Amino acid sequence: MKSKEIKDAALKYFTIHGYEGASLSQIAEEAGVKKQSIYAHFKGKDDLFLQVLRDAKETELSSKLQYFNHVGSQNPKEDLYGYLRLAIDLFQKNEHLKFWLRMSFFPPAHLAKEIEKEVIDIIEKEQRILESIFQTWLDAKVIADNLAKTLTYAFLGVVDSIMLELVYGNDEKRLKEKLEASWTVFWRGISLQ
Amino acid sequence: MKSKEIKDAALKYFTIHGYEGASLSQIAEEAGVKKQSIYAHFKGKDDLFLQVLRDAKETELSSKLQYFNHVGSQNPKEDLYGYLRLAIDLFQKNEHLKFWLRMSFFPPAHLAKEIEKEVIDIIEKEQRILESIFQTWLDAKVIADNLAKTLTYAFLGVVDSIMLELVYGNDEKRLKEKLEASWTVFWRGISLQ
DNA sequence: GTCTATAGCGAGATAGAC
DNA sequence: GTCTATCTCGCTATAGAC
Repeated sequence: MKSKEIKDAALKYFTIHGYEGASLSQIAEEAGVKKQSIYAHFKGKDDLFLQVLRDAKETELSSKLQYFNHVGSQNPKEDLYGYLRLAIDLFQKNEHLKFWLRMSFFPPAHLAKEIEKEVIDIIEKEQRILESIFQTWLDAKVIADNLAKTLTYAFLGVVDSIMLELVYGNDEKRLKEKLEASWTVFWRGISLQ
Repeated sequence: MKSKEIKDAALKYFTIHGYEGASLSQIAEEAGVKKQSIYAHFKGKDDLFLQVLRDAKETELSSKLQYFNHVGSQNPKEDLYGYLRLAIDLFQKNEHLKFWLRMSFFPPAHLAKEIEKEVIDIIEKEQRILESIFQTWLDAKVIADNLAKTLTYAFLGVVDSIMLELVYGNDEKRLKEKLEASWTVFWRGISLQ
């Protein structure tokens, strides 16, 4: 059963070279099979790609859901900061998140519609979790009295900026400094005075 | 002289499909020439790509430099917010910025080193401008007394998050809301209390 | 399910007439 | 500088033996 090896290799090369730039022969070689054997497991390149995409989505989503189920939302500051660290961890530990980001931003044109559906689904789920968390804190007057949506968007902006720095990915020191800077200003910006 | 038409078409297809996904025959058709004619103007696909890259860099850099030469740095709040609006404008008016972002994040592997040099150059220039502006304001005690670098990184984080929302690019309303949220929290976070 | 063999296509690139 | 014609290569995908 070489199915997992093929998907792992596909994830790697789709991430590095994009859909069009990755070839089935590269993927097969990395997986230790002949390229024609791929067709015993997948209908074709599109099918392989979409299965890898769904795995990546599943991995990302479950990691994030697990995080918020685990933390008790008792310490807002620590929990939110921990979420940023989690995102950095996920990115650096396995390739799923980098693959996911690449395909979210620049999907292969002929699969754009299908990919967009998955992307919107995950974005909405993340947003809803954060909104409910911010709402809880608003009710408890822990942070500045404002709309949960504004806080969510501002925080998602911090998440995005960290993601982007990870994608650039050539400077650990700069990543750390940008994280600290964004986080410091964000927390100051939402705190009660 | 079809050179400009070829570069315009190349910019378009490199942006939509990436380096590997864009074909010279598509580009030639869009430019109104046969694909073999491209070789009268460019040594090959790499050469065409790198010339388009340098044009895009030039366009982006000069727009941003011009902005900060134009505004007098008398009104920090308005000037910084204007910079965010400028980035949105640049992105929506022409394709250079989207092309630039795609190639910054996910360069074709065999040209990654050359592209990275250009990317770092532009990032450092933008950063230096912002740092000097924040320093001027720090000296004038207009904003919270802190290091110019922290403020610059936090602001660049806001810029990045807006860029990323533009790249996703399917929701004008969401873009506006994220801009307002990030900007509101950022400004509150750096203001004197 | 994995292999060998091969089809069919489109890619980037070159040669040479005009 | 633009064209027609052509080369070579690597790609996705299929057929059929084991």
